Amino acid sequence: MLQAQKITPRAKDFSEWYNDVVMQAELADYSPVRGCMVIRPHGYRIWELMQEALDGMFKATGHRNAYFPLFIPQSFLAREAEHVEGFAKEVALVTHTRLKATGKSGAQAVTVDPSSALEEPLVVRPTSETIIYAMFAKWIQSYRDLPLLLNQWANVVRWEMRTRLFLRTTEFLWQEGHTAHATEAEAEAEARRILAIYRRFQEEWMAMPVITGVKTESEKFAGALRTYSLEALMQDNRALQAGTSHNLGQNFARAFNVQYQTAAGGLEYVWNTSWGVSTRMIGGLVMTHSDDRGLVAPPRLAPVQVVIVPIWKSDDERARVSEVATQVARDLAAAGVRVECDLRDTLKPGAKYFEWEAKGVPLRLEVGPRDLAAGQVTAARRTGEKAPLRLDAGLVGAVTGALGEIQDGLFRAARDRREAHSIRGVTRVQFLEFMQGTGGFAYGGFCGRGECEAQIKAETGATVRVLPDPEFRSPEVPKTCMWCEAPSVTEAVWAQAY
RNA sequence: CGGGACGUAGCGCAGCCCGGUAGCGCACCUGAAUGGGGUUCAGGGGGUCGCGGGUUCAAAUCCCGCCGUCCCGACCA
Repeated sequence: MLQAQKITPRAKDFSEWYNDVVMQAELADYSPVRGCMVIRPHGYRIWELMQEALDGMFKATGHRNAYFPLFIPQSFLAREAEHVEGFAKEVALVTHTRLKATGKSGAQAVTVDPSSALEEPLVVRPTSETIIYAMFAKWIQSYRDLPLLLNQWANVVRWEMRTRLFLRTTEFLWQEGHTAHATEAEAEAEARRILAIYRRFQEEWMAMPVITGVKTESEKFAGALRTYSLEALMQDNRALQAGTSHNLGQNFARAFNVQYQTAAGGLEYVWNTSWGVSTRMIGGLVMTHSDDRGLVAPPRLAPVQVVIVPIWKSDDERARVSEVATQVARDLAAAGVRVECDLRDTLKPGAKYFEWEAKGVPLRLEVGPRDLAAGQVTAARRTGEKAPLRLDAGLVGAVTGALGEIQDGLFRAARDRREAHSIRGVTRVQFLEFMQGTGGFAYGGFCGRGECEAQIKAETGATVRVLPDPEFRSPEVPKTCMWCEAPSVTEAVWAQAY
């Protein structure tokens, strides 16, 4: 367990540590509205970089962006039975359109105008399947209109009981892809294609290793045929669902009458997929890499990749050092490096180090009189190492090389940590011991029965994260359920989750 | 909605038991010195002590009511 020391003195456990990192890095803050989050510029920049990378991958696979309304008629949500059951308990409703003055003061100064009640309440979207497939029904007539591959960057609202910055807030930002296909096989391939894109993004950009697989009945998306998920292990050994991709089958097509005419002339329902990742990934990024000094941002998603901190005493030194620092910053920026030159004279260098470390900057270049005399800058990595870099030879290359190494190192460290906290082929006794102890990913045989899942959850708090894809499966899949010892139908990965 | 705790400066808290001028740390402002890992010193600003009522000469403190927040559970990207 991590212990924040200097971040703030009050941090005691992982949750507080996490909160401190988010606040000290200036990623986000609580808003006056309960359960809602303000994303500050530094945090929002990470989201922009995430958007840029993902959006490029979606477009490269033929997807296009569109935008659908925030408000969904209540009746739309009700059309798909499982879907409404899944979301009914956590929606915000718009029921009126006007307030009126009461003549009183303070909070009672206005009240709802009862004459403005809507005939049908509007749901603030918790997800957009219903409104999007209502439109798909208008747009899709023929097999020639398929596949329809859309994505939306949007905010959604889910009225959760308990919230936490980035991980679970009442309103959050995400992307939701929605596609329609002529065949089940195409829809399945699409759901899988997106899962692979998500995995690539999370591993190569976020340096966050994930295991992929399919969700059990009890954990799948409300209204889906099948849900695929990516699961990452945080530093407190709890799992984070980092994204999902659903094969919706024809459930929504039937509910919204999305039909197309085949080449042969018949009328068929389309096959849908939907998939999404959210600002929750920023929380995952924090909980995967950061330490007691604050955020550790993987270089590919770091808002500031390199910070230059000049060091001086006299005005003369200040002039010389600033000139070199500024020139280095210019060279790096020209090479596409996101660089910041901290010329402030209100802070001592040490204070600047702490500030930029808390904000996660992967590489700091210190430029002082001693460095100039030696024709070098001192490069300090956020991950700890310090080394001089020559000013006259290949500085830019050395910096970009270091950023690459940091990116790779973060991924390897996270993967090693995950593997160190995974056990395979567990027995019931080992499982109980594991979950009561440090926790992590427990791989074991699973009979597939919901009763076992429910019992395990009640006794240990652990849930099936995924039935893992072949590349994550143990070499020998256990023959019996680790809990009830009935024949195993598959291997499952259990963990306590966020 | 069930169980527990807490509301005092922007943030974190002490003071409450035992009523008597509202405090500490951080942050903020001014000035000087300092400057290779959170600088130091001096000065300064900032509060209807969650809200309402009661007891009292006197309430942050005691009593009653309300409101709010957080934590644990159920729900969850």
